[in-house]
Amino acid sequence: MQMTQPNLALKKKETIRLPIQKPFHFRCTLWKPSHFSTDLEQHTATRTWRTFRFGAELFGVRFDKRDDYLLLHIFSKNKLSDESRARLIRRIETAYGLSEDLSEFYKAARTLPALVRPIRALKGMRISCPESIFEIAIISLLLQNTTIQRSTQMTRNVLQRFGRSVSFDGRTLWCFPSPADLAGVPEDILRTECRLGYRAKYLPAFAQFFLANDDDALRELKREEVILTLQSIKGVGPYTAGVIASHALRDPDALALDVWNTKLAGKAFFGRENIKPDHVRKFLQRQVPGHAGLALLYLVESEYLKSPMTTLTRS
DNA sequence: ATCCAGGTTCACA
DNA sequence: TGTGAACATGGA
Repeated sequence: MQMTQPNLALKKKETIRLPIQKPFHFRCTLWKPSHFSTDLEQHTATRTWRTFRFGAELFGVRFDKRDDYLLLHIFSKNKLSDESRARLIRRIETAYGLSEDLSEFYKAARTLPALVRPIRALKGMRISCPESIFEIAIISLLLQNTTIQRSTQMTRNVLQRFGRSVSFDGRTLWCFPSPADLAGVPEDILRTECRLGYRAKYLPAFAQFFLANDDDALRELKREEVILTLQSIKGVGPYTAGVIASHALRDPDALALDVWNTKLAGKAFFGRENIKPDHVRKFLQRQVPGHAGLALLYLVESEYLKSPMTTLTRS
């Protein structure tokens, strides 16, 4: 089992410009008002710092807002090989949907009055998921049946115990542990040291699964097949699978309905809170076919923008 | 104290 | 297919 490692200093290696499809809402694409704080990333009004991991390779990236492109400063221990550079760029382009065209969604959403204001406020916002499937699965697991406060606390415990602390560009952030880092960890340690409660028994199985199933290989599979495969993992139900489908795999029609989203959607679309998740799903998939998940995303983020889960840092 | 939180599993109709 | 209890932990 891995012990806590000392902080790793990453050095600036490259500066890259990535093209973006406009309109592009920088702030609410790289930072989501509804996401809880993790110390995997940090944000100001016009910048984002974020860590990425590929196997044993760790990266820190600073994103700067520009009008016509995204400016990246890439930090790592070693010089980037062509392969690792390509992989990192591919991850970033996918994570933030840099080249996605949202015009079809905006057209389809005109049938929903409740979306007029959210779209006006957030035009150009994309789905964001810098996490790997393994990472987002764990984050979803830690959101299950508990308060955000405890999700935040459990995440911090896991990162402090098994993650890797890195410094770059004057920031110190955590890198997520790899499947290998968590695969051999006894359930008991996760209970007593990370305070994961009953979730402790699921996490080692997650790690085993993603140790055997590479992220890229999973993305090759057909969507329904991935979701079905993932749901066979104990601890992955409709919500977690929905998060993976809609965020990590960027299915614009997939929905992850938790009690909060469902309430919000109920109020916005039906004028009352006690609506069944399935009702919301069917309604949105009928109203904005092919874009149900995006519709929910715009509604939810515009609501959280009024009182974000995390505040932007000053500088 | 007692309840229950941004789900999921398992048992039993 | 559908419903309901149990699940760990910690804050209200």
